[in-house]
Formats: sequence, C-alpha cells, structure tokens
Amino acid sequence: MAQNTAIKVNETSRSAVGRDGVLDIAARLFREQGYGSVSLRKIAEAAGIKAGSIYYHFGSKDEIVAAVLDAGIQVVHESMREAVSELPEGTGPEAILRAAIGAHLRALLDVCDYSSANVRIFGQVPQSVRDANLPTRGAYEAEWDALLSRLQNVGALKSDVDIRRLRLMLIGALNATLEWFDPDRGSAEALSCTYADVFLNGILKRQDI
Amino acid sequence: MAQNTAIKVNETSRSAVGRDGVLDIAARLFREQGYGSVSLRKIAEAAGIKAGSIYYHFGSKDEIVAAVLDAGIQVVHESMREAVSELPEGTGPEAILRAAIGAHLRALLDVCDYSSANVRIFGQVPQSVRDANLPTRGAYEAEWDALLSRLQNVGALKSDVDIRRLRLMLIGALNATLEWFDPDRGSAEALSCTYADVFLNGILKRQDI
DNA sequence: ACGCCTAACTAACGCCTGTTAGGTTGATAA
DNA sequence: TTATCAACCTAACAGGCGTTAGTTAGGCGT
Repeated sequence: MAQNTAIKVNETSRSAVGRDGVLDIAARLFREQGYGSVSLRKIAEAAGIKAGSIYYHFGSKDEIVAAVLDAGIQVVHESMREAVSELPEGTGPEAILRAAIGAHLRALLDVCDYSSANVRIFGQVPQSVRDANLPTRGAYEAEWDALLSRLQNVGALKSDVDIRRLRLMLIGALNATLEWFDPDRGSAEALSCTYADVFLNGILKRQDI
Repeated sequence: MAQNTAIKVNETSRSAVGRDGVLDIAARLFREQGYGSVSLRKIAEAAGIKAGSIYYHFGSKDEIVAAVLDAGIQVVHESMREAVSELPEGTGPEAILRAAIGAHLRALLDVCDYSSANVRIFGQVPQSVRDANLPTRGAYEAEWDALLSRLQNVGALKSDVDIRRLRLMLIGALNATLEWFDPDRGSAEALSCTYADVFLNGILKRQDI
C-alpha cells in the first residue's frame, strides 16, 4: 500500500508544484525540445506528478502552450519598455535603439524560458494557439513600430525604409540568435553591442570615420 | 537536378510518384506544417499512395527528413556559389555581398520547398537527424566564411568583426524572413536589396552622403 | 470532529503514430 | 508465353498521444 515513499519523504508533506510550477517546466521543455515532442506525460514527469493531474490546473495542452506563449511575449515587452523608459531625458536616438535591442536580446538569451520558448515553438503550434497569441504579439510589435517611427520622424533613421519591414528584420535577426548563441563564446551583452553596431552603421568599412 | 516535374513514361495507368515525388511532397508539407505534425500517412495521402508504400523508397521517416534537409542546404549552397562565381572579374566587394545575399534569399523565398523546409524544421527534428545534416551545413557555412574573410582581407569590411559571428548574424537574419515574408507586400528581390542596404550601411541617416 | 477545498492519483478511452510482413499489380524482357 | 521486377497495397502490430472520470489524501476553518 505505502508505495515509493522516497519521493514524498523529503518534503514532509506534498511538494505542490502547482500551476506555476507546471508552467515553468513546460516552458523549459518546450524551449529545449520543441512543441511536438513534448507530451503531457513528459511535462508531468519533469514536474514529479502524473499526466492526468495536469488537468487540474489546465483544461488542455493548448491552454498550457498558449499561456507559455503569452507570458513569453510579455516578458520581452516589459523588458524593452522599461529599458527605454528608464533612459535619462534627452538620450540620443542611437542610445535609445541600443537600449531596446539590448533589452530584447537579454530577455531572450538570459535564462527566460518563456520568451525563448515563444520564439522557438510559435511556428510549431496549432493555428488556433497562434491566433490566440497574436494580440499580445501585436502589442509588442506596435511598441517597436512606435519607437522606430519616433526615431525616423526626428530624422535619425533613413527616411526611405518602411517601418514595418525594418521592425520585422530587426526582431527576426535578434530572435535568430537563439539558434546559435553560446554564452561560452561571448556574453549576451557583447552580442547585443555587435548587433547594434551592425544595424546602426553596417559592416562596410568607411573612409569618413 | 532541379524540379522533378514527375516525368513518367506513358502516364497511362499508374501514376508512379516514385522516390523523388514523395520527397517533393514531403518537403512541401514539412515547410508548411512543421516536422511534428506531418505524419507518413499525410505524406502518403498527398502523394496519392498508402503509408506503407513509402517504405519501398525510404527506410524510415528519419531517412526522408534527412534527405529533405540535405537537399535544402545544397540548393542554397549552389545558388549562392553560382551567383558569386558568375560575377564579372573585378566586381567590387559590395556587389559581391549583394549577390550572395540575393542568392540565399531567392533560394529561400522563391518556391524551393527544400531549402525553406530546412530552415523551418531543422530545430524540430531528432538530434540524430540534425547531426547527419551538420556536414552539409558546415560546407555551406565554410563557403560564407571564406567569402567574408576575403572581403575583410581586402579591407572592405570592418576589421574588428568576428567572421563567424558575422556569418551567423547574416544567415540568421536572412532565414528569419521565412516567418513573415509575403510576396504580395514586395518581391524577394526588393527585400534582398533592403537587407543588403541595411547590412552594408546600417539604418542611421548619415550626413556624409 | 466535521466537511470542504486543493492537489494529486489510477485506470482507462479512442485515436494516431512509425513500422513490418506478405500479397497484388502492370509493364517490360526473354 | 512466361518470368522478372519495380511500385504499390492490405492489414496489422505495439506504443504513445491527449483526454476523461472517478478516487484519495492532507490542510484549514468552523
């Protein structure tokens, strides 16, 4: 009757991973292994509970992945908004852009499983889940568009570049770092600096500097 | 070794999709739906045959996806190499880079299912399949590294940028277009031009031009 | 002490997956 | 005509999937 007590003994009572615990683990597994190969049984096992128990906290697998996706965007969004709003008044356009790029990259590469999971699995989840994530995404994209437009209006950016396209290029390039970034080969901070350099000034050597 | 066009001798009764036909369809489905949600039965149905019949042409699902991944890299690799080698002698560094960027982007965005499937599903396939694709990937990456090194050695590129990192940034940014590119909002050619502009000169407005 | 609430458990369901073995075609070569 | 052979089909296998229903156990307020 008293089955494996080994698990329960170490914490006197129940471990109680809870909804947030399950979500944390799901985000980590999704980031590491992708959407398709992470089953509810895998999530449950990593959380130390049984698959069926997940349905106490969530109504379906889609609900879990949707929660992960939304949280992922919100983390980068807040990180970016704060980084920009914290700048002293009168900060130049170049420094503003550098701050925004750095915030996005930091949220992605420093250990936030939610935001990295979002980037990694968004293209793998069912259409309905993608659709549910679109409003949250849209809000973040609008924040970037507003920032870029402001910079373009004050004459800091080239005037012939389409804002939407620029934002897609920028965020796409930053997100792509997830596939190859290795903290052992240089910090996220250093990478962020390189990215800003390239995007702001290009890679061609110029005589005029 | 381009499009297969499903050449069949006397299409009287049997359709005979054959190995190449199955591969074409698999590449398209993988690109559209991702690795996890494309089953052998889906591939078979789209090919007009039954699931078991696939095992006449391939030993496993992994073998199919591995073939798709390899072909995908080879297509971009050849596209890029040809585009660069076809340039007239004495072509400037900027034009060379533009040609390489354009070739990569064209192979990805114009209807090659293999190369786009590679970018889309590489992060979703089993580790063993990824590993099998690494040599082919490495060859393409080496081609880029050689090109970038050459340009840096002749003083065309900034000398403080790490070539490996530059290549990762460049290819990553180009590959990311797959997630949002829409031919109705502008051709791949135009996009390629914008990308080259940004990477070569940056997005800041400069007084010296 | 009582009942309620939370958080888990067990056991099963129907479906889908990759894979296999053996059978069936229709065209071609002898 | 007969034999060969590539290309397909049929039917089933074991195992994994998301999901559900019903049950159990500990903690807390009254």
